[in-house]
Amino acid sequence: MYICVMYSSELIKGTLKTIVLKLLSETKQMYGYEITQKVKELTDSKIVITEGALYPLLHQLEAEGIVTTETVNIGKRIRKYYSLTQTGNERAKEKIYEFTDFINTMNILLDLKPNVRYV
Amino acid sequence: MYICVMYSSELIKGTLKTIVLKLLSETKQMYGYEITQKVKELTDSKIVITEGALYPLLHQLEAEGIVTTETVNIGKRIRKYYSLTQTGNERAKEKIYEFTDFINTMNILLDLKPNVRYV
DNA sequence: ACATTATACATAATAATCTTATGTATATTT
DNA sequence: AAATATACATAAGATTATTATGTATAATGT
Repeated sequence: MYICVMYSSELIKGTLKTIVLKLLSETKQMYGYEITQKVKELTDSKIVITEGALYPLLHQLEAEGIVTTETVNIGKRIRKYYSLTQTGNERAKEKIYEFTDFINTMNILLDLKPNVRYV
Repeated sequence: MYICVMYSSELIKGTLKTIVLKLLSETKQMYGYEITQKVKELTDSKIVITEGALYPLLHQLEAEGIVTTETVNIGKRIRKYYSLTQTGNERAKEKIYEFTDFINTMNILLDLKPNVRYV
């Protein structure tokens, strides 16, 4: 899923969907490459999404009706924009909430404080 | 790795090693079944470790010199105690620190505040 | 006394998810 | 002109967990 400079890959597995849904819930429309760059930028290259992980996920999300796509021509290149459906918006909220709760549980397990609030 | 009542399994993948190392760094000696019960108790059954995930991991950790074992007879049953080696202790600290840092990165990505401190 | 649940280990088949590699092609920067 | 960045896609292989199965003893409930 990622080439991780900083984190062992095993640690980050399973968070890609949450990350993508979160970004799409903030920025109505994004294309794949843009998502990889945004994550890299926001995490200071600590999390780098690979295409081999991202594109199959995006296709899966589309097949599940969580996102819709719009293909745009940029010069002679194509760009495929993804945006959340209504179902996708709900899914995004659920996923983010779930992750927040998970962090809190892990904080208890690992004695880390304080807990994260869902804002 | 887990039967998760609460979290989607994908989310939790990769945290088992961190959890096990943390528990072992606090409670010098633990046996497999004990670890499963402790995690269940501490997380209110939100994370339930399955044996199919735990035992192979413990064997792997032993093969890597991160833990040593001591088999004890309890009546006619056996109990296999695991404890961290010196290398294991360092590994545990690393893993916990890595996870803390990971949570902070994810908080930035997901706009969750405040960040977790490593204590 | 008998059945069920809990304790306690272990492994193998399958599934899910990610990494790595590969492929194609255009645009921009050095 | 070459190298890097943009932009998509997929397939082989690795990793890690789930589910199922197996063995066996101890304790509890009825």
